[in-house]
Amino acid sequence: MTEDVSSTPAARRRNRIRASILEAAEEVFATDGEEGLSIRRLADAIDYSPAAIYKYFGSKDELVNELKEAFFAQILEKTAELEAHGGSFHERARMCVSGYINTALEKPHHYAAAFSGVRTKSEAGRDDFYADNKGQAFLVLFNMVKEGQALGCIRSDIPPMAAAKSVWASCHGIASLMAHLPDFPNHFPDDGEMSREDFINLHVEQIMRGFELNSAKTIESDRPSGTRTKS
Amino acid sequence: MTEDVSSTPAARRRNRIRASILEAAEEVFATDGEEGLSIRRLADAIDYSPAAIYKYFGSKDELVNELKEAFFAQILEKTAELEAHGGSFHERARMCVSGYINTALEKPHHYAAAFSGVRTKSEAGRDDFYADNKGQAFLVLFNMVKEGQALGCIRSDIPPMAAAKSVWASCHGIASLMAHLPDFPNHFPDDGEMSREDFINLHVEQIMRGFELNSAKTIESDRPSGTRTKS
DNA sequence: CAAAACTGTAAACACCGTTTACATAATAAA
DNA sequence: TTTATTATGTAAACGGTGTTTACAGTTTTG
Repeated sequence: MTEDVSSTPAARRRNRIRASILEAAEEVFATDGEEGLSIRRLADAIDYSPAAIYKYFGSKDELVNELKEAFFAQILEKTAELEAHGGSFHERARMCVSGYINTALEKPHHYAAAFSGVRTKSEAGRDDFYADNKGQAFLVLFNMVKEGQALGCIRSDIPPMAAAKSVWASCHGIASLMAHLPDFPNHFPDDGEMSREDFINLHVEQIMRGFELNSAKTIESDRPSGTRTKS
Repeated sequence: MTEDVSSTPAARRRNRIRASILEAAEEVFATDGEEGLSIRRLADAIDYSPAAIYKYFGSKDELVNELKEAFFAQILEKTAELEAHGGSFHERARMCVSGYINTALEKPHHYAAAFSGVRTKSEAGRDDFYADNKGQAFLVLFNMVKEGQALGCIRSDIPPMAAAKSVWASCHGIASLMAHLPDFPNHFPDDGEMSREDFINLHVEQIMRGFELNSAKTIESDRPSGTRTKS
């Protein structure tokens, strides 16, 4: 978006090249994912030697992380935009949640890669989770929950942070499955032939129902209360 | 579990070696994940040459898939066991759902690897999704939903297949996040310090609430009906 | 102008999954 | 039993990966 306005021409040239590397990498990544993107292939695409890339990026991970960050900036932008949109709280909440899912699915390889593998446990408690765009996007959800509770639109007997994380988990679940399986939820003919759009709406509706105000009791009156499931 | 009872001694010896390879691979995989498991390292661990492994497995992917399959056999076994357990429908449903999550989290590397990357779109419509243990485990969930609707314990205005997939997505979401982030939902000191167990229970409760019978209307009476979210 | 900093490269290092050619051992067929 | 066949294991190589090093050329700076 923002054009390149650096102090010295040399710095501008450097930023231009850096951006062109990212651009070429973005294209390969979006098509073939992280394992399809190799430094050599990338170097070949931009007519540089493989070693040259290391003048602009410390490692492949650093380069790929920039791609992921840029992608979550898109998600953040979309969700923040939908949160500020007009309409009732429930309309905005639904839009916000389905917006996260739909934007995530615009680049399946990006989204899948962002949650792949097992992260090493953060050593100090102070991890910079809210520093990146992923954390910021979550905060949009969190604020939505807090607002809904303050307005009295949704139930308030759930800690807002935990509630937001539960919502996030449900959103991530459908996004992750759809990114991983290109034809989910229709990987079988006799499934009922539901479109992705309809299924997302159904899923979002299920999430919203978890926040309905009057806790309608089901037939059986067993609530888990503080009972701990023996592990 | 089942001991090695093959026809000929040579076949038994072969199966024994094959199993020992899988055993060594399982250990490395559980500790360091898929990228930490290399054929050379594996060969070194069992005192064989790297090429020898290809006499027992067609490729690394084939070997790793067996590890994943064995893991989802565990998940299937656990969920099926909990489904058959006593108690009310809601108790069993809760146990079944949280059982999936908890068992998935016993081997984070396995679970994360099973849903990593972007699968190529299945060419023929007839994909063997229900053939593997992953599909079988989903069918447990599906049957649970069908049973609940038949018993009148949960709402019936949702197609059972879609409902089961929504539940699965929510379960997968929390399992995926927890497998990926070893200290989710507590990656920040001021989060409220909720234990994983408590958070799982909260999440499961939210999922269950999506199936409550009397659809309590929220303050605003905007239901999405057939309104399509413009993409 | 000289010195320091930057940009790019070829070659190498240490890995990776996999294949090939070739021995050796075990089994099956004559 | 002897021969033929199959199975098991290996060393070496092929093509690939991310990354580093040593070095040349250029550019900026003091």
